[in-house]
Amino acid sequence: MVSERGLQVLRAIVQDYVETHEPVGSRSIVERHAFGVSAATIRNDMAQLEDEDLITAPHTSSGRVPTDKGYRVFVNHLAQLRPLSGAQRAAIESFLVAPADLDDLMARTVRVLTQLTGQVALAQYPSFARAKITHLELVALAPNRVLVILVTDAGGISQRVAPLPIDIDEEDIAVLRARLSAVISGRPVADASERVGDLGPVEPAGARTQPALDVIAGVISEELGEFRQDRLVMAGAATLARREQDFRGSIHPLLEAIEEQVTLLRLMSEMVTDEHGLAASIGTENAPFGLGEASIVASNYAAPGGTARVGVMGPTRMDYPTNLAAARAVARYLSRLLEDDDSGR
Amino acid sequence: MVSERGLQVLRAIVQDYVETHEPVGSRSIVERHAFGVSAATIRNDMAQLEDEDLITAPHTSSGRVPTDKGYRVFVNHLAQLRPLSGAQRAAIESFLVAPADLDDLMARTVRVLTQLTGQVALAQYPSFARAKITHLELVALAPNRVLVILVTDAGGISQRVAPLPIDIDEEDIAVLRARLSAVISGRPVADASERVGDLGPVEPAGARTQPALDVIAGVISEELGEFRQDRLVMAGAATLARREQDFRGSIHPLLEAIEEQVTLLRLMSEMVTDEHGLAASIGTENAPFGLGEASIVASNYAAPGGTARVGVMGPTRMDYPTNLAAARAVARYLSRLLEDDDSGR
DNA sequence: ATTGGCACTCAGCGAGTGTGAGTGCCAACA
DNA sequence: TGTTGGCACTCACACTCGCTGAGTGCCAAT
Repeated sequence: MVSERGLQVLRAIVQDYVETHEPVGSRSIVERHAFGVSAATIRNDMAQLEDEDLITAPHTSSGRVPTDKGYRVFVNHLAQLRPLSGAQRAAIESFLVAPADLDDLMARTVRVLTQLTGQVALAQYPSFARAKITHLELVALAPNRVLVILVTDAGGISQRVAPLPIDIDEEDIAVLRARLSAVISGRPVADASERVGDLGPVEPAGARTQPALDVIAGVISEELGEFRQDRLVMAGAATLARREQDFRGSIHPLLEAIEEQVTLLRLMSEMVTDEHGLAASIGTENAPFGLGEASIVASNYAAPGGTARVGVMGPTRMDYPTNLAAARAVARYLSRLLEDDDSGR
Repeated sequence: MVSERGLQVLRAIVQDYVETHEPVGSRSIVERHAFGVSAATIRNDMAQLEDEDLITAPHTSSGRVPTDKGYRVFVNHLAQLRPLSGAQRAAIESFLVAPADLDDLMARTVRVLTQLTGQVALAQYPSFARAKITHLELVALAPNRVLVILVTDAGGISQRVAPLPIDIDEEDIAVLRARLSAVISGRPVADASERVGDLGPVEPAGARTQPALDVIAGVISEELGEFRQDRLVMAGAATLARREQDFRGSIHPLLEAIEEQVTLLRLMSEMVTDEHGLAASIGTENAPFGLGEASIVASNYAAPGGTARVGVMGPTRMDYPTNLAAARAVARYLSRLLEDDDSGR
C-alpha cells in the first residue's frame, strides 16, 4: 500500500517532471517541496511507489518518472484544476464573441484552446443526430438540376446539387417540395432518412416527376447521413513540432490521426467523463488507436443536439491541471454561447 | 563557364543526392554514371560547378551537395519529367472518378497527389472571382431569420444566415428576393458587391423592409467576399514527420504554413509558371514566407473560373522530375474533369 | 518510522585516436 | 588543351576510455 505521504510524493514527481522534463530524484523533491522529512525517507516512499508501478526509473540510479498508471492516479485523485487567470478568461471571451456561424465558432474555439494550452486542440461539432429538420428547400439551378437544402433546428445547414434525369419546371418543384417537406419537416434527423426511403408511389398526377423525386430523395438521404456523422475541428498541429522528442522521436502517429480525423473522433466519443464532465485518456490507454504516447483530455459541453466534447491532445507528460481547466473553461463558455443564443446558427 | 559535361555532372549530383541523401563524391559519380572519364576529371568539373555556386561541400573533403541555385538550374534545364506508370495513371483515375461535389473532388485530388508523391499536396480551389452569380435564394427560417443562398455558374455555392432586425413574411421575402436578384443575377462576383452596396432607397411601398434589406445586402457582401477569397486544400501533413531531418531539424515552419493557409496561398499564387504551366519555387526563394528549407512545385489546371494550381510541398532535396510529373498529370485530369462535366458542381 | 552514512551504479561528457572518403594540386600524357 | 594517375592533406565520424556526479539501495542508529 501507498501511504498518504507517498501519494504526495507522486504528485510532486508528476509536477516536477512535467515542468523540468527530467527524471526526478529524492533530493530535488525535498528541496523543491516542503515535506519536512529527509531524502532517505522520500526514497522509501519512492520504492513503494515503484512497487505499485506508479513510477519507474529510466535506468538504475537515475531519478524517477511517472508511469501511465501514475499519471492516471494523479489525474483521478491528486490533480486539482489550475484556475485560469483573468487574462485567460478574457482571451476566451474576446475570441469567441460574435461568431459568424457555427463553423466560425468551432474554428475559434479550437484556436483559443490551442493558444491557452500550447497543445493540439480538438472539438467535436454538436451532434445533429437528434436535431430536427425545420426546412427543406429546393432551388432550380437548371431544368435538370436542383439545389437541395436542409436546415435543422440546431443550426446545421446542408446543401447539395441533385442532377435530375428529367427536366422539371417551377410548378413541379413546388409539388415535390411540398411532398418531401410534409414527410420530413419536424422530424429528427435520425428518423427522417427512413421516411424518405419509404416514399410510396405517387398519385397518377405526379407520375412524370417520379424519377426526379427518387433522385432528390437519394440526395436528401446523403445529406442526412452527413448530419448524423460526427465532425471534428482541430488546431495547433504545428505545436507538435516543438515536442518531437516527447513522442519517442516521431510525431507521425499524431499527425496521421489528425489527418484521419475518424480515429480521433472515435477516441473522443469513447472517453468516459467523470461527474464534472471531464475526461482523460492517458498514454497506453490510447494504444489501440495508435496513440500510445499521447494523452487526451476533454470536457463535455452542452449543445442543442446533445453534449459534445472539446479538449486537447498532447504528450503523456502534459500539464493535466492546466489543460483540464482550459478545456473546462472553454466548454462552459461554449455551452453558454450555444444555449443563450441559438439564433444565428 | 560550365561545360556541357559539367551540367551532366550537376544532374548526376542532384539525382544521386536526392536518392541517397548523402553528399556525392567524384568517385561515386564515375561508378554510378557512365561518363567515360576518370574521377579526377569529374573533380575538375566539380570545381567549376562550385565556382558557379551550383554545388557546395558541407565540409572540406566531403562530397558535394547541390545549392538552391543548382536545383534551379536542374529544374530549368536538366530535369525531364518522369512519366507516370500505368498503375499511377489508373490510381488517379479511380480516385477522381465520380466526385460528389467540388469539395469532394478537391479533397480527393490532394489525397491522390500526396499518395503519388509522398509529399504534402496542395490545391487551390478554382477561383470564383470571375464566375457569375446565377441564383439568389432567400429562405425564411423564422420571421426574423433568413437563409441567404448564392450560386455561381462555376459551381460555387454559399449560404449564410441573416438575423433580421424586423419580422417579415413570405411576401416581403419575395419582394426582397426579386429586388436583390435583379441587381446581382448574371453579374460576375467581382462586380456584384459594388452593386449590392449601391442599393438606393426603395420606393415608399418597401420602406418598412428597408432594414431587413440592408442586413441581407451586408450578408451577401460577406458571401461574395468569401467567393473572391482563394481557398486551399491540403493533405499529407503526416508525411513531414518522416522528413524531420530534411528540414534542419524542425518541420515547425511547414506545419505553421499548413495551418495558416494564407501564406501558402500567396506563395502558390505568386509562383511563375513556364510555358507548360509548371512552376517550381525552390528553397531560399521561399525564405520571405518562412519556408527557406522547402520547395514547392505546382502545375496549372483549367477551371471554369480561370486557372488555378495544384502541387506539392517538400524538402528542397525533393524528387523534382517525379513530383512535377505527378502534379501535371493530376492537373490535366482535373482540367478535363472540370471541363467535361460542369454539371454537378 | 525516520535518518545519516556509505558503497555502488551508470548516463553523459570530454579527450584522444584511428579510419576513410574525398579533395586539391601537379606533373605527365594524348 | 583537356585528361589522367598519383599523392599529400583534411576532417567528419566512430570508437574507446576514464572521470564525474546525481541518484539509488541498504543498513545500523535513533
